[in-house]
Amino acid sequence: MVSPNDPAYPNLPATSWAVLGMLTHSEPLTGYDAKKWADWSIGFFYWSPSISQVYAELKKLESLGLAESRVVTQAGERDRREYAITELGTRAARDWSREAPVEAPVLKHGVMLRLWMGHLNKPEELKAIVRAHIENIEGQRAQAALRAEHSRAEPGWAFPTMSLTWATRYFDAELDLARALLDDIDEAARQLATVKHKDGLGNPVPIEPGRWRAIEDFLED
Amino acid sequence: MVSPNDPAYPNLPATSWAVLGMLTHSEPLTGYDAKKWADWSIGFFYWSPSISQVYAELKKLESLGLAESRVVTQAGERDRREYAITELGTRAARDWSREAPVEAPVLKHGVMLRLWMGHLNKPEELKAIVRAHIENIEGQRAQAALRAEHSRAEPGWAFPTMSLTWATRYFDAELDLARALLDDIDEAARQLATVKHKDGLGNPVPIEPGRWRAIEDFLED
DNA sequence: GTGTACATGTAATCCGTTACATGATTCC
DNA sequence: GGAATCATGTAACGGATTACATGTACAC
Repeated sequence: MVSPNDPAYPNLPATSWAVLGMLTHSEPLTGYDAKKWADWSIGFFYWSPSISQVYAELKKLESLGLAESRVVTQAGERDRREYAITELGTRAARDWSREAPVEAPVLKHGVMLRLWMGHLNKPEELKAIVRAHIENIEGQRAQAALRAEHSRAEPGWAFPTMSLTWATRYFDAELDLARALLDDIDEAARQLATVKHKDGLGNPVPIEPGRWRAIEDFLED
Repeated sequence: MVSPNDPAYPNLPATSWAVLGMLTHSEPLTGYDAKKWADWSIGFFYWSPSISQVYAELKKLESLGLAESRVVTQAGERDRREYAITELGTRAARDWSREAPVEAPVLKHGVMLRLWMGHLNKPEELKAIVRAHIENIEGQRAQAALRAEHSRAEPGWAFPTMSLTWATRYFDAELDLARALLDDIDEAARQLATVKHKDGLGNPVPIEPGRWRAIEDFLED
C-alpha cells in the first residue's frame, strides 16, 4: 500500500541516480562511456566508479524500467550495448533530485586522520605529509579547472560545468586549509611539548591525557 | 619473504588505524567509549562508525597483537571490556601514520550530485536544496567550533584540537561555496534557457547536448 | 610484437551498515 | 511505567572493489 507521502521515486543508492543522471544528459551511452564521463566529471565531488559497477548499475536500471538498451553491431567493431533513459526514468530522476532528503556530504580525509594522531610523529614528518597532500590537490585543482573550461563550451552542460567550477573552488579552499596546517602543526607540537615525555623509541607521546570516561561530562555539547 | 621496502606496519584499512589511534591517545577504552569519541571528533573528517563495527575492529586489533583487553567487573555495573594499545600497536600506528602513501580525500557530495543534474528541475527548487544544505552545515560548523574549544582545554589533545579547528574552517569554506552556488544556479539556468525546449511535463530539459563519444577528443586533458 | 583503447561481463571478497538479541541502571 | 544511557555482541545484507576471463583494432 502506497501512502500519499511516499516518495515518487524508487529507493536507490545515490550512485544509481548518478548513472541515471548521465543518461538524462546525453544520447545513448555504453557502460564504457558512462565510466569515462563519471571519471571526468562526477568523480570530483561524488563518485569515480569501477567499470564493473557501472555495468551492474545499468543492468539494474534497465530491470527497473528506468533505462532501456539495444545492442549495436558495427562492421569491424565489437558489439556495444547502448543505454537510453526511459520516460519513467526521466521522471524518477527529476523527482529524486528535487525531493530526496538533503544529506550532509561525507568526507574521508586520510591525511587529516593521520594528523589527528600527530603526537606519534615529529612535526617535520607531519609537514612532509601535508606538502605531499598539497601537491596532490594542486594537480586535481588544475584538472578540474581545465575540465570546467572545456565543459563550459558544451551547450546544455551548464550544470555539469557549474559542478566542475565548484570543484575547482573546493580544491582552492582545501589548499588554503592545508597551507594553514603547516603552521598549526608546529603550534600543536609546541603545545604538546609542555606535557610530553620520551618513550622507549625516543619519540614524543603524550602523558596520560586523561581518560575519556572521566572527562566526558565536561565535553558534552 | 619480506623485502627491505615492505612497510613496517600491517596492511589494514584506515578505519582500523583510527581505532588504534584512539588507543594511543588515552587510557583503556571500551568499544562504547571509542564509538563516542569517534563520533565526537573523527566523525568530522573521516569516520563516524556504527557501534558494531567498533567492537569488530577492536577484536581484530587484539587478534593482531596491536591491542589487548581485559574484562572489568564492578559491583552494580555491567561487565566492560577495556582495550589498551600494546607496544607493537604503538609502533605500528606510528609507522603507519608516518609512512602510509598520501591519498587524496574522498568526498561524497549528494547535494552537488543533484545540482549536477540541475537541468531536470527549476532553479528555485535547486536553490531550496542548497539552502537546506547551508542550514545543515551551519549546524555542523557550530558543533565543530564548540568541540574544538572544549578539546583545546584538554592537555595532550593538541592534535585532535587541530583537527577540530580544521573541520571548523572546512565548514566555513563549504558555506562560502554553497552561498556562491545560489547565484551560480541562476546563471546556469539562464545559460541553459538559450538551448532548452519544453518537455511533456513543462520542465526544462536540454536539447541533444551532443553525444559523449562524439566530443570526447575535444575534452581530452 | 607490445601496449593501449575499446568493450563486456562474472566471481570472490571487503568494508561497513542495519537489524536483532540481551540486560542493568538512571532519569522523568 | 517508559525512555535514555551504558554495554556487548551476532547475523544478514548491501554497496562497491579487485581479480579474472575474453577478444578486436590500432598505434608505435
